Amino acid sequence: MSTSTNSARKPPPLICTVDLVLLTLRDEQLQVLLLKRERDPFAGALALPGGYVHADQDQGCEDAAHRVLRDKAGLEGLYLEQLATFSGPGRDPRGWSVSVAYVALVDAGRLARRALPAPGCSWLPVDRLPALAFDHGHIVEAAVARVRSKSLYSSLPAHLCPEPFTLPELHAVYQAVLGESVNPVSFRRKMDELDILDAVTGAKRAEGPHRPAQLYRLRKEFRQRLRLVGRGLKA
Amino acid sequence: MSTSTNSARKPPPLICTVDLVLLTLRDEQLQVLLLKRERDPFAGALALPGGYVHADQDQGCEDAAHRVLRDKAGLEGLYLEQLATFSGPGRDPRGWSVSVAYVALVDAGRLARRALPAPGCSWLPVDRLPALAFDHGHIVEAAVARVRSKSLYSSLPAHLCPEPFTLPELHAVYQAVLGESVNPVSFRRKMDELDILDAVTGAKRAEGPHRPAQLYRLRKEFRQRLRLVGRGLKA
DNA sequence: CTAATAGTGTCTATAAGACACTATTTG
DNA sequence: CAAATAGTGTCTTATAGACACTATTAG
Repeated sequence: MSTSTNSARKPPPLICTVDLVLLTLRDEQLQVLLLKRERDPFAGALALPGGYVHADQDQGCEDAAHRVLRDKAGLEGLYLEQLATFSGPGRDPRGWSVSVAYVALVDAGRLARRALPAPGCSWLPVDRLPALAFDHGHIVEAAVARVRSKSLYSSLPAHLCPEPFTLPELHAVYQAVLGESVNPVSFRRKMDELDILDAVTGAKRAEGPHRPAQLYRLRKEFRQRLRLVGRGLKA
Repeated sequence: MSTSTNSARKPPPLICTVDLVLLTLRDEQLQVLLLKRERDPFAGALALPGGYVHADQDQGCEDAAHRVLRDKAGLEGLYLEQLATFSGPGRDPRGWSVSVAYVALVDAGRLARRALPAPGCSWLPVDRLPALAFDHGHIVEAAVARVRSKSLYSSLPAHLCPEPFTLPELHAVYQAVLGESVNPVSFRRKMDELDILDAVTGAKRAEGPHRPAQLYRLRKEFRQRLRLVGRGLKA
């Protein structure tokens, strides 16, 4: 195992983790799951759920991310996508670290039905966060930017909407994620173009006295992935 | 340093590297820099330039990527962006590995002026690659998809065009990267909208007997980053 | 003058936004 | 019937593509 160039020398020990930005929509706001840290570094501060990659059991960082979701949030089968990798000597006081960050989405209905809310874990609106542990504030920022940007031209917000849902409900979800109103006609056209919905036979009754809205579910093919279109709702 | 939960146990040793997809445009084709591996694993096969992250000198994986570019390709100050992170037990036979992949762009003129082409390094068209070492074939695929997609709505291809350049030359670069013709009027409008070019006083003479084209350079602000617009040239 | 490419003016096509209209429910 | 929201038809507006036109050079 001799090395002939400096770039082939034994790697120094690195901290390698995954961190999860688990987002949901509550009170018409994007909210992120945060855990209160019990140990140093940053004991007492809020941090993203995360954990070491387990070389003995994970088939990749995405596996580790799913494991963290299961162990720390009790959730499985969520939409998950890699966000970016954050690294450097300063982000974790224990040493040079690499964190592969993922974004996961869960609808509020599923959260309500879930077994354990778990102690020390809390949902906070992404636009009014306190200082977080490590560089997790920046990671959340990047995640929210990604989610908002993709919401303009993809089926992403559907993963935040409890099923079955009506088009007006999904419309409201898009608006809440984007933080601005979306033209209802353009919205319906975009949903048509995306072609991600299955109509459920039977209409949902609205609260007041008026025409009920058709119920839909996400087509199976798009439960774990997005449908993208070339052009979005706005620029 | 005792651990109270399984997720806080000492991390197992991981191989953590950066890999670079360095792209250029030659013969109207996107080409990628590949190095012939001298050592196992995959001795003799072509691989992306890469290297271990050096915790003692790198301020982050991006630093390591710049270092690899400098040491293995003799290039500095290129446009560089993080692509994605690839990981798992199978991609490197030496063990569970994490590779943070970056895309870098260099114009062919700069390559021609560069000191060393270096032995064992070659440029190959991305659309006709042999089997590569590790999962580098997939990494190149992802990089090319990213570059083509971003070329529709950003200044990215300008980094592949030797300066100073004319608009027809830049137009040709966009077309070569996208692999399809681009409406010339739309192209000029998009360049106007991007607002990334400085006209150089003095016109370039074309080969044949005809009106010479205005020369441009990339504005300084956009040498190391992209300008994005809301909507692109096509869907 | 012609030939050739650079660059523009403007019409057409497409897709998003605006807005009015119809549809369906409860009371 | 009125009231309220669901859903559609269609006009307007914005922007990309098509195409013809002018501009500028060499010979």
